[in-house]
Amino acid sequence: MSERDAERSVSQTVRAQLALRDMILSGRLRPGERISELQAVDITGVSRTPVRLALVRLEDEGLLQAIPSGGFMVKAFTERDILDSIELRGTLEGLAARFAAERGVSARSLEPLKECLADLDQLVRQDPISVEAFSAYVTMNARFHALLNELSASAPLIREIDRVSALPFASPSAFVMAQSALPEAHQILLLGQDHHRIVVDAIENREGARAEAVMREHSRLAARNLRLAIRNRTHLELMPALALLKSSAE
Amino acid sequence: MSERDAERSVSQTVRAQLALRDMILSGRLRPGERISELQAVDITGVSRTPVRLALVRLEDEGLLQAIPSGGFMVKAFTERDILDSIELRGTLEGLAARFAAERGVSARSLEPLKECLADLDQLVRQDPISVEAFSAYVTMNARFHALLNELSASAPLIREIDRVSALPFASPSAFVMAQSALPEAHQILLLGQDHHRIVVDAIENREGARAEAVMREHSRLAARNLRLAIRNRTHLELMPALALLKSSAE
DNA sequence: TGAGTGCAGTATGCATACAGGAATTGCGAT
DNA sequence: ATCGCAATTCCTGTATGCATACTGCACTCA
Repeated sequence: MSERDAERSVSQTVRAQLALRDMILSGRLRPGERISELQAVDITGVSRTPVRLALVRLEDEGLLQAIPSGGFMVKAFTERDILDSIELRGTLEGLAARFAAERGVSARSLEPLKECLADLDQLVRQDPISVEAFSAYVTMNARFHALLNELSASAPLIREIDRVSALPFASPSAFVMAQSALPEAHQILLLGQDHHRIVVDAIENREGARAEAVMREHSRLAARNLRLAIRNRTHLELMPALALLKSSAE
Repeated sequence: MSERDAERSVSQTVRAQLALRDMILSGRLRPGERISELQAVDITGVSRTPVRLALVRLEDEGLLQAIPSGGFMVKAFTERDILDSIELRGTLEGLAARFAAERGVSARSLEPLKECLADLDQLVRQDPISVEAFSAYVTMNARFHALLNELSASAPLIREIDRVSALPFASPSAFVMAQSALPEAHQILLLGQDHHRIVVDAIENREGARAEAVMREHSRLAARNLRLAIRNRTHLELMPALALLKSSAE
């Protein structure tokens, strides 16, 4: 009953969007493959109108690409695209950190961020780190980044960061789980956490350039994780986003 | 006849999108105002389905805002939002210039950019500059920025730049025309052109940091123009984008 | 007089029917 | 056997009808 309610509580459009996104990210729809509206209707079980809206939204999200003659296909990404998207996110988060530092934030509004930082500290202090702790880290890490972005107090910037982070391989937590399978795991986590500490410190002391630089560097940890994981061929199933890779080297 | 053909050649959705965008930018639809689908149907003359698609696309473009209970309203921007969007564009264009510089571009692919630079030189050499020349400058300037962005050879980055520049007040040429009415006009144009020259030089010499920094600074000319024009209350009609300002101080 | 409730008008979300067009397939001719 | 043309089939774009949810206003009761 509650399931039926939950099904009814969201619009058909959103439901279709979720279902299609899941199909794409899980690799059941391959990059370059055309998605016909009727096919999408079969998959999602809703009619063409909301399906169409969902397709437009997914295009805009960057998962689909419009075909000139009409319709959509699953977008394919190169490894370079992914690395660029990560650098892009780092640049935007760097800008957010700089805004926060230069414009100044009240001690009051910095409080949640510091709490989050302390929670993360608790998690990374473990050695070895349990899988549950990794999972908790992903959640807390996402929260840290969200709080940080909000400190920029810039709606247009936050909007763009959210947009870029929506790409499954560009989000701050995209490759953290993959990282859990690497031997370097703990060390990388500690480095990332040090970045977190530095950016908070920089914002507090209104060091804009430092805040910006460290967030840029921070994003490059994700790039590092990605390269390591691909090279090691370890636990590719922990990175569903890679289903979108062009000549999928799975 | 050709007009009718032109009308038929584009989809109803696109036509509706253009008509609505025009209404918004011209200020005939005021910020905060709700746009009902039926109203949009009256305005555009197409049926509700394409109108709906157009509204979704405009939301995504940033001109409209979804109302939680359904429907859309015209988005309102603060002066801060506009300045942040300009800084955002500068940051992204800076990243593009850095990519171009660091990764290196062939002499062959740098050629069109240099030609464009020379054309712009021709235009700014005039003193005083005719209105026609200003208009030509806007076109050529847009071309210069587009070519520059392409040199980054990064599809994800170009995508984001295009997206940010789609906001009427964030595009590289947004306030150039307004600038034409300012006494400082010529000087600012010369400064901008010098930035153009420097970025080409930096890319050629693979000076990534310099290329990035100058493009960031370049965008701040737009911010300067905006502030000047608003303060002087001069030719606000040359900046249709300002119709979106929150407490419109017209 | 103010607040709350009920009703009516209206807007949105969804489904489906229809028309125009693109791509593919099959057939025929060279 | 291959190439070209034509026909068919499927797909997208558009319009419209219907149901539901929301909003605003008026009336009533405290």
